[in-house]
Amino acid sequence: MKPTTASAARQYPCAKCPLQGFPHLQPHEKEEVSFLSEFKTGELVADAGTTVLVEGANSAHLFTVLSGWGFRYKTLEDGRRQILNYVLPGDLIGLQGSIMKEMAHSIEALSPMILCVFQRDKLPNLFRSFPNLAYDITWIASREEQMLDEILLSVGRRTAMERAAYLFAFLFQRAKSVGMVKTNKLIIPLKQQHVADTLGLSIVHTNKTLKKLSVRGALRWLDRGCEVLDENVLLEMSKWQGLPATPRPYI
Amino acid sequence: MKPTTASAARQYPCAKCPLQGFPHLQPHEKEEVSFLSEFKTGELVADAGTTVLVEGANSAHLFTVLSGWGFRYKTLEDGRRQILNYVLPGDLIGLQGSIMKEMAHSIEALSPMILCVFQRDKLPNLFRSFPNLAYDITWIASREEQMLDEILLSVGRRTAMERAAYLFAFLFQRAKSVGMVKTNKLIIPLKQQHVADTLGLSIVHTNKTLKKLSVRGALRWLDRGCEVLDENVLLEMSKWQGLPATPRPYI
DNA sequence: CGCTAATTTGAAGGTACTCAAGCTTCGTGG
DNA sequence: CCACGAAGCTTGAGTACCTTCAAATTAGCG
Repeated sequence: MKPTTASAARQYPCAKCPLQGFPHLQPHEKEEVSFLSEFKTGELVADAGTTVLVEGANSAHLFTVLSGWGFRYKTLEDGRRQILNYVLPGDLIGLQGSIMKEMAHSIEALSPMILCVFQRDKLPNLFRSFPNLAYDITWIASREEQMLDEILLSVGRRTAMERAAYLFAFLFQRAKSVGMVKTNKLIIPLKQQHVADTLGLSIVHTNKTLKKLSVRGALRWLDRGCEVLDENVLLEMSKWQGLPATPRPYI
Repeated sequence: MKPTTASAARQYPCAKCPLQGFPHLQPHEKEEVSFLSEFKTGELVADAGTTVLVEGANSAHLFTVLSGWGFRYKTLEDGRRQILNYVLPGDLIGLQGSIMKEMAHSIEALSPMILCVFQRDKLPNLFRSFPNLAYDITWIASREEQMLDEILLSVGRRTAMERAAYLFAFLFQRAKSVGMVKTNKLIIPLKQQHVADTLGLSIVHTNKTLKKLSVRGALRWLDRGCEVLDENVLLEMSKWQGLPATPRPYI
């Protein structure tokens, strides 16, 4: 299923970017906004379940997530899948494909997503003309690495319960930082198979672990999704100190 | 144990950088070399076992590895350790600390290391004056992410045997790309505890897994180190396709 | 030559996996 | 409106993998 491009109708001009104004996201200078307006070539709307970027592809695009949930993953030949990280509004995706020859992972939408599309061949121009934006991109790449480090620590060294608690605490905090948490609760559009493939567990064991979390009141499983109910229980169970509160750049 | 700075005696001027000339590393332009000469503030020699960078520290430095082996790791409060990746000649370390507020992982030397030291506060200047070098840094950050993706896939979804085989195939190929493999064999200065903390396994099970690998002739365990004997057996056992052969930038 | 650190081995137990079947929910079509 | 099928969630049983505990062996280092 190919995603539909909606480049003709540009719902969100950069000056009215829906990402503006979140206290956790750093605002842009005026000149930067006008450059980004040209860097941006359109918008992409992807339905839930759509593969936005495919491993091995030499994609001509670079995206910033404007709304919705997605995930990055890799698979082995025999089909075993590992979810590497999730993507939320404000995240830059496809940088690997733009900088190196090709993507080494795929990205799929968990919910309907709106993406801001950039033309990858203008990236060298960005580096030449806007060193601050180039610095921001490197910042974003470093942040991704930092998240991966913590996820790897989790999968390698935390118990199944700690891992699960960490995952939901992590997603809750990330969602909160971009205004997706309203009444201290959050619904994440996941199947249990996604959770299993994130934690490196079987689906059966994942189910039993999630049940324990819900008994403790940390979350509740819905049809096709998970409602996070108690961030503090999750933080405590995972022995995780939480995300830094510093604002981050976006493109 | 503090590492000793040897900034007075600069063994390796940039024009005679020991990393030059490897077919897997991209050469620099003349102007870049002269800029890097100023960006470089000295050299650091670290003994095996030295902690080069500490989690939580706000290090003023950024390093490129000139020689030796090291590893990046994170720990949980109760001491459980996860090795995230290894660092080899040509690798840039400390970028996270330079770009963001502080380091979220530590780095320790596995063998004696020589590091090229850069002053972090000159980094914005690099972005302003040498966009190509800035692009290279982003390239390097993307490569680190790509390696982490594969390692996470391994820890999350490969069996103990596949994981171990992947690890040694991976380290063998990386070492080969910077001329550390002479006669198709390589000695990696590891303890089994390092292997265990990389694979997310206990030391006992790691030992039994390594024994199976050595029975198959893939490697041999030495005192305080591992000799990799057969890359092809490892590649086959791990179901891994190997690293791309494209040359990469370094700073 | 003895001490310490690292590796090796065996045994017992727990965690997580596979297999298998039942249940719930939702969408579709008769 | 209800029957039906498909997809996802849940549960139980048996097994395999991996862990912990404990002790023996080996390998440097002074």
